[in-house]
Amino acid sequence: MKRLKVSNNVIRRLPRYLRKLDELSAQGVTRVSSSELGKQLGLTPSQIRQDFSCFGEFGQQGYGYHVPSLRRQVAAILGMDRNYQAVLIGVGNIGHALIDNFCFSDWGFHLTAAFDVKPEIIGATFNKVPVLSMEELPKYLDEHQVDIAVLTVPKDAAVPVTQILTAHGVEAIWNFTNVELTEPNSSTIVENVHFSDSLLSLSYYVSERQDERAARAAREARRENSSISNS
Amino acid sequence: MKRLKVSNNVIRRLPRYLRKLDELSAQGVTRVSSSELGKQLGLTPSQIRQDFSCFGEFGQQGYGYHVPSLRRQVAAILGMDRNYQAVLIGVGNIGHALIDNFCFSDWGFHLTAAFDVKPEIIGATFNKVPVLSMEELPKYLDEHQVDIAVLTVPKDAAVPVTQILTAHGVEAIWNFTNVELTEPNSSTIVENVHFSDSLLSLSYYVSERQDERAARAAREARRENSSISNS
DNA sequence: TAGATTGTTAATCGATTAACAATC
DNA sequence: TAGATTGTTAATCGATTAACAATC
Repeated sequence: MKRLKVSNNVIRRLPRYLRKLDELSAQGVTRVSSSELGKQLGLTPSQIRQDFSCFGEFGQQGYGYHVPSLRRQVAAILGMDRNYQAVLIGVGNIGHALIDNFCFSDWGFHLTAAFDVKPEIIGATFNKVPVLSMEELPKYLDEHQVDIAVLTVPKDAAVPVTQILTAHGVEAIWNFTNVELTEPNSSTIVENVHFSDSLLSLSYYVSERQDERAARAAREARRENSSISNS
Repeated sequence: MKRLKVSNNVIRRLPRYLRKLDELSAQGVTRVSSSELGKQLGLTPSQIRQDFSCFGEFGQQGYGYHVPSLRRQVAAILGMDRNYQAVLIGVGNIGHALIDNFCFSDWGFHLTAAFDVKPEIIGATFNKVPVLSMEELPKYLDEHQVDIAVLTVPKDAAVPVTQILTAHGVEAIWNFTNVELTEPNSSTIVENVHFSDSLLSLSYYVSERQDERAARAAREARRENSSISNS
């Protein structure tokens, strides 16, 4: 597979393509053109063709794209068929929710174990995932292939746990703590899920709309006023 | 406050600025220059000054920025002092985790109520937030100011619940379902938290590194080989 | 064959970076 | 005052869009 100078923006669009292709599949659609896909995703046909062309030639002139095979290609690009092994650290509310509800296998991942410090849940099994003691973590990492760690520990534990993970060969972290783990000289791949960043963006957009509305109302009030004084 | 043609990229950086400023405050730092801030966030000083200049003049020549007042400005830009009212729909695992652990008030939000269909939790109160019946939702929305809805319902309920919300004046949704709610003609503001998109991006980066490593190994093996045949 | 639609090259647009006068 | 650092204008870079020959 081609894999050259792919921009971050392209990479962030790939999962959206995947989701849309799954949706089309579910509707029984087997064929789609870049212009139809663009319309449904709010992107231009050009952009969609450019994006795919980073990785190869998946379409056919005069026909478009075959939904199932394009889906397979996108899944392969994302690494969904590489059977990555994951562990989860910190079985609090969010950790527990992920174990129970997030279907790792749908995305090509296998969650093999969870770790926590609370004695009352160590030894338990949630959704077929065993909860082990944090003390066993280094040994576990040494003895098993672990490709990514899901980090759902409390704030203060984020950095020390990350040190254990990287010291024992984990190179990728899916970070749910609100702590910025990305260190300048580290080679660890960190993907952040910052709830608060997301909420604050939403807050910005809501505020922007409020302000626009207020500005419009003020303009209209002024116009109203002047038309009264003119009459 | 100025608010002109602000690009999406800028808006997404604002919460990061806020987080870094809070960190500096906690360390007792009261003064910071754009170059120091840039170094710590992996951005250029130019970009940081450009970003802030969208909203006003917050610094001082020869000095830099006063951390507490810049923090206040960024918070105001994000709308954190507008006291937005929120409700949460769907008290499953993720919804419950958010109610218990996500500190809405830290970000200027007030979570006033949660809604669910499960009789066994209706009437309960989690972390001071009452759980009401889904049937009460329309009436509640009519009688209270609700600025945003946190959507943590199962997949199938996402669209019908969204229709109730928009029909009763909710204009912004923080969407935790894996369903694309953004409709072309809708004016609702939707902010998505797509766990799977995030995980798949991570998966891409891990795959990319794997591939690079394999390519390097292959190159070295070839070189090794040729040097043997040359000796 | 004619119509449709791709992959790719060129043109445009927007975002980031650099430079610098203003000034604390 | 001299040094530091801003806010802003201009230059550069990269990403998106448009155009079109190739071809199913």
